[in-house]
Amino acid sequence: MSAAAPRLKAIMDYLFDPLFPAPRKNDPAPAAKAPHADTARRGSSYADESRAADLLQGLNPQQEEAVKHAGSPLLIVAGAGSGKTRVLSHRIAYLLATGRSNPGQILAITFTNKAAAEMRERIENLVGGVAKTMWISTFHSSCVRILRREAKTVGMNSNFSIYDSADSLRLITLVAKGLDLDPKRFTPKSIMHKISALKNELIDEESYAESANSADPFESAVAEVYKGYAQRMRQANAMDFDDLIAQTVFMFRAFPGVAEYYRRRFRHILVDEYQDTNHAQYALVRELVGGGDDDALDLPPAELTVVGDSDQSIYAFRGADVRNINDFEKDYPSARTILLEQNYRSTQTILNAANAVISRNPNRPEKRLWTAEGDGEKIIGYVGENEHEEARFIAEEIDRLQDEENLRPGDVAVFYRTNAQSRSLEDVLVRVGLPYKVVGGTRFYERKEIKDALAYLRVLVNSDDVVNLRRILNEPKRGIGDRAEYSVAALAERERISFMAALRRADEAPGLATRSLNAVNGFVKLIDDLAEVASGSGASAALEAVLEQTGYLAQLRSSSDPQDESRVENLAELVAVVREYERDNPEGSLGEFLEQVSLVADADSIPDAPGGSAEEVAAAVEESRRQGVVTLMTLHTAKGLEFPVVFLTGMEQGLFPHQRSATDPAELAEERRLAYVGLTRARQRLYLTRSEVRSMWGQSQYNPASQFVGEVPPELIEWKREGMDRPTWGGGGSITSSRYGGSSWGAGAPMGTGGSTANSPVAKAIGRVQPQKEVVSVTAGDRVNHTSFGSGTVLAVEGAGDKTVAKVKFDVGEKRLLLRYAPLTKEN
DNA sequence: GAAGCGGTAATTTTT
DNA sequence: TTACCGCTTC
Repeated sequence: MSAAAPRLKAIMDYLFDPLFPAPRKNDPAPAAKAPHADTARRGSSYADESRAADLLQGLNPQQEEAVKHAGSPLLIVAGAGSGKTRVLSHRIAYLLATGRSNPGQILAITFTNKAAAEMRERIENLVGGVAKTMWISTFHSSCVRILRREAKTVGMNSNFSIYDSADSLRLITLVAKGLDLDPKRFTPKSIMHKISALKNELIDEESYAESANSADPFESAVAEVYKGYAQRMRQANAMDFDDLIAQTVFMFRAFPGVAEYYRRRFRHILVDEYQDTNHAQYALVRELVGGGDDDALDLPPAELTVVGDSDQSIYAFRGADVRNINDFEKDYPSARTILLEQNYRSTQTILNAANAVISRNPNRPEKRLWTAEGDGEKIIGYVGENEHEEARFIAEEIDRLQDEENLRPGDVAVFYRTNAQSRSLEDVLVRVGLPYKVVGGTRFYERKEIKDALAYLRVLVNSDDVVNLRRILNEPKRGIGDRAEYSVAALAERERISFMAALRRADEAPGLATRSLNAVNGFVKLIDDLAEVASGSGASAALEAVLEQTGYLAQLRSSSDPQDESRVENLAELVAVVREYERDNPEGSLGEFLEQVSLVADADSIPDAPGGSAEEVAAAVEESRRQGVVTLMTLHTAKGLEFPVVFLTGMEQGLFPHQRSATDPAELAEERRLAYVGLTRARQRLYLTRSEVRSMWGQSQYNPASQFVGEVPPELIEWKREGMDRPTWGGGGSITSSRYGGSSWGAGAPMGTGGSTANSPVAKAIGRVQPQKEVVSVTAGDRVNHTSFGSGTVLAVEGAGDKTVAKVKFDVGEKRLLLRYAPLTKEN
């Protein structure tokens, strides 16, 4: 179906091999590569002195040190584009070549499957087939592997289901409902986030119940739900993503013998993207490294190598804790730190801009990227009157680059802060006929029809899996509604049996209508039949049986909704994925297939469905290159990629940095790191664009320049068009952009007086921007009243004008309210 | 039991 | 403006 491995390899080689400073100036062809020492030799026995020496060839002094270092823990601070993957893979090969390790003793951990695949590929090129015996995998799959092996130890069955966050949310909603919690006061989402955060902090449901502040209604609600959720997860024989890590750590702590087994096994542990680790992952690494007092005396700690860049930490909102990397030397006092500052990707101009911006972050270890490749072109700045104008400029510029500079659309990436921004860009690209591809958005495996189909398969493998069982109970519709479902749930509760068992005894369910009973019996029969197919035939047969016998496909086929057409195609795709899996893993079971899918299957299984997972991104990016189409994506998904030409769009205060980071210095710092990530993606040419007026939420919105633009030294930017950016506007009242006009940013903000005649789009927008109805003006500390939340206290006010958002603490919890809309009144 | 309205809210997302 | 969720109505 897809040219799996070769294509992945091509992506990897191209995207991630900036280490050979291949001539770039006159050679924009992306695939150009220097002769590759890596492939020169392979398969020789591990200990080999001349082989070891070869591995140091072509490294810069810092890289060489990082490869050679032995003994104490090692922190490699790898700036953007400084060749960390090369260093890491050479280091591993070097460990083998010098005889300091054998392959089975190596554990290399990454965050994404893509990174793991890439690392494996690189190492295989260096050492050959023995790479297959190493553990090179993500945090999550390493833990799954350990947990499946030790499942009995944690009191689980080794066929446990893995719940993604949508599954978790369903279960949490169920539990919260069961506890009669008001979903308005405490949204299941917020409870889920809190529980996830607790797991990341390794706080289990029992310790939280003890430590939670019982006077705080939210905390006590979470404590209750957490307990119920954990219990239901055990009953369902399921683990969520956070559990995979946390439970492994808990198990190591509770069973020192188990921990010791893995410590003896893994003598070299290497962790990539260390700045993105959360506390649980940090603890997991510590447990694996060992060296604590409890350890067997004959077992010295494993050799630990971590690689990362605190300036590229952009996932704090998901629990990543930069302190893990910043405090590495404190945690491991004998640690050695090596800085990789030489960049093999971008021009010095781009690096200077990135250095200047990131240096504004407080408490940051000093680091300056440099390149031997020269200054290159100036950064180009552009300010559109509105977002269409901005997009039009981008499209024209791409055209021009194609004609005048021999750059293809496939060399170009357009980044934005929020997904919603892609729309106006797409509009224009479609209109001018420039082919493009949006990377990200809804992932293949998160689509409803795919989740439904997989839910059936999960239930066939693990019938205790209530969440998936209840998901498919009435999908497609078969006349088992809420009433019937609750009646069966009640029976399960009363008899203390599983939900599936209760379905089988539905005739005992209290108050179940005959019609519903028939429907339930039909469902049970259906599942039994399908289970038979699943156990007798292979995974693809099971899937096809599911799609046909449930009537799922038939329902979609008979629909007139064009969306359903693509759903059928997606399901066909899924069938193809399963078939391919069976072909590649003749021994593989349905359960194993499901596991691979849970931890997000590899890119090559989904050829033309660009999604959000790393592999899908890589596949989509490669697709874009081949087709020569422009790539559109958020700044977050851009991390780890590089492009000859990069447009950073929507460089507006309130959008980027985002509104919500306005009141919190830590969040602003994270936004700045995001800017740094964006800037350092560009190899040759970088554009910074923004729009003066942007439609948001159906209204036109005036946006001043992003402070990050002002933080780039002005001499690096050549403005093709500057905007008007003045603190106040004559006529329609004041616009509070002055808030941003302060000293925190330099002269970079383009100022000027535009011809704002009454009919210009800007003037029109301004008219709309000033709401007739007066916006309640509040400041932190004010008491306010909300029509549905009651009275509360203003904690903070963010933004300005009609974008003002107040953070208010109500009895029901904290809310963010857009003053323009919120039914708020001030209490006196 | 399923479709249709009205109120509410509105980043980023490796696994 | 759009998207989603819960309640109401058929």
